[in-house]
Amino acid sequence: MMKKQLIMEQALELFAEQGIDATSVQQITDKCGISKGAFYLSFKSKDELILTVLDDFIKRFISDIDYVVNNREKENLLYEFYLSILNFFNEHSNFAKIFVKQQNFYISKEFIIKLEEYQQLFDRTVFKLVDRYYGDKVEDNKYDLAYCIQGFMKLYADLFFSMDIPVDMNRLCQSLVEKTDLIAAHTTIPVITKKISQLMNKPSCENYSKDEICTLIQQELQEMEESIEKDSLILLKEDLSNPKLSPALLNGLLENIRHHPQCKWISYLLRSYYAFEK
Amino acid sequence: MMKKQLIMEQALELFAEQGIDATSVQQITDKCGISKGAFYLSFKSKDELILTVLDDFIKRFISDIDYVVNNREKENLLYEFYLSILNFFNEHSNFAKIFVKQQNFYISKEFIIKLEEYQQLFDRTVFKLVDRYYGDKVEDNKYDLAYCIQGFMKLYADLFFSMDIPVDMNRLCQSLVEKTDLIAAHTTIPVITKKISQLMNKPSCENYSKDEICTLIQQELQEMEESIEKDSLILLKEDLSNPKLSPALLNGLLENIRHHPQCKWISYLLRSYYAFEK
DNA sequence: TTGACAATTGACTCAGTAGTCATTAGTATA
DNA sequence: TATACTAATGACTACTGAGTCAATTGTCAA
Repeated sequence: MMKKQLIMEQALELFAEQGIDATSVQQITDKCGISKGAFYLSFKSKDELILTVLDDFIKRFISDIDYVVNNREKENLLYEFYLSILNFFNEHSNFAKIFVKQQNFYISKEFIIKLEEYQQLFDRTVFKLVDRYYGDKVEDNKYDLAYCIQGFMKLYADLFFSMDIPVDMNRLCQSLVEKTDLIAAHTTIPVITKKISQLMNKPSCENYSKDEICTLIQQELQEMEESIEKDSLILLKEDLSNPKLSPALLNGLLENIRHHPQCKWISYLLRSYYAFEK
Repeated sequence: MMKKQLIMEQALELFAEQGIDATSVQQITDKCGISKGAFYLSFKSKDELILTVLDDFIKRFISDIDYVVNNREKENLLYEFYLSILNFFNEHSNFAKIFVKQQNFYISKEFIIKLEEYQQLFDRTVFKLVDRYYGDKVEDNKYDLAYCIQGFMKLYADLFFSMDIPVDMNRLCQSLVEKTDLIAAHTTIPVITKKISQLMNKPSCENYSKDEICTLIQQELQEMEESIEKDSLILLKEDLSNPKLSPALLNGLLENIRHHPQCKWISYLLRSYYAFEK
């Protein structure tokens, strides 16, 4: 509902400004113009709020970037990749501030695990990028390259929020592409080898199962209003348990829902699911 | 005294484990096996403790790295630079954990300013490195290169503490040198230009004056025991107000004190002072 | 208009924090 | 041993912030 959204927005702003731990529930409710009690009608605890806000954005982020990596033409793929990331950070700078400097606020064990899982999903996306864009041109240094790409992304994202500096986004992305190309083409001593890469991502996280995705869609449908998106989602759900539609139709349905904030994640999961099935 | 050192060490451990804000004075005193009152005999406040711990390490870090940049042969300079940094992080991994991910703990305005000043001093050291190692080979991309070097340093430092992964330090440094060389030699689109670099470091921080250094030495002398280091420091102080000694003698005295933890910073300040005078 | 129900409030509890200070323990000197 | 002094203690104060819940306000069908 509306109240929940309001709280999330205002909270995010305070989180980015002062840090998560330093922001009290009282401050959030004051900023929203509601009472403390009202807050606990929308969220069970402050922890749940934090988790919901971050989870929400991370899912949107991964979904968006993964879409770009899978669907843009190969020629400009790396450029488009950097551009989408930096645009996302720019548009959601409050989130980015918290996300990029994974600051040390207290978070529960379960959320740490969740974050690690997301990190792994994003790693996969970056690997896909490297495979599509560089193909056979990189081999041994593939893992090191992926690590560097994420490093560049974070390093130059700092420019937006640590300091407010006028950035020419086009030039920035071109520069990142140039740097990445250099490292891809000439690295002879990779640090992150395949072995080390595996060590880093200990618990190999599973793909979501068909049933899990169905459940998620079911939950989502209940909160949605009548729309093209909702109808598309219903069709997608039916086709999951009883496949009939052609790839083209499926793709169209996925396209329909991918801009809907709440559907982004489902769209991402489905795309991963179908890619895996093939 | 001993007690103060004990508190600083135990506190740093807890800070790295749980975060600074999440660590209470009670926890620290419990870990030290002393009472809460005893803590306040050594430090005026928790803030003072935090400040002292971080300040102490940052000074040691900058002093060490700056020494390497100024005194090692040019051939292996970049390699030695990365090696010293990563060794320092490795030896003081608790400090590094806090330092590299500049986490969002509450700190006073004055300390933020202090941190920015230190950042600037370190920037200077990196510029010196670039100048000495690459000389005229880099020009336009000098500032971008320095930014990347610091990025590489932080990115790969993560390997030590985010995850505990066996790292071949020699190979790692060679790899970083290779990457840096690539970017130095072939970058045509620098992001961080001279202009942007200046924007980033708004308040140009001054060198310490002769008098300030004298005062610092005076304070230090009172806490030191009789030793070669103390005698050297006395001689250096006399020579500051009344220069007599030859460069060779001065250099020898500076060498004498540079390994003493408490003198490192003074040694750094004096070296910067003399370099500036020339 | 009434009464039943839902939404909202904010004073309150409770746990945990930084910092204080009267009291005690320990030590060195005469 | 008596005395003077310092070092150390931990119960205490004052305060903050998360979460609760009895009381109040708002809504709407009858």
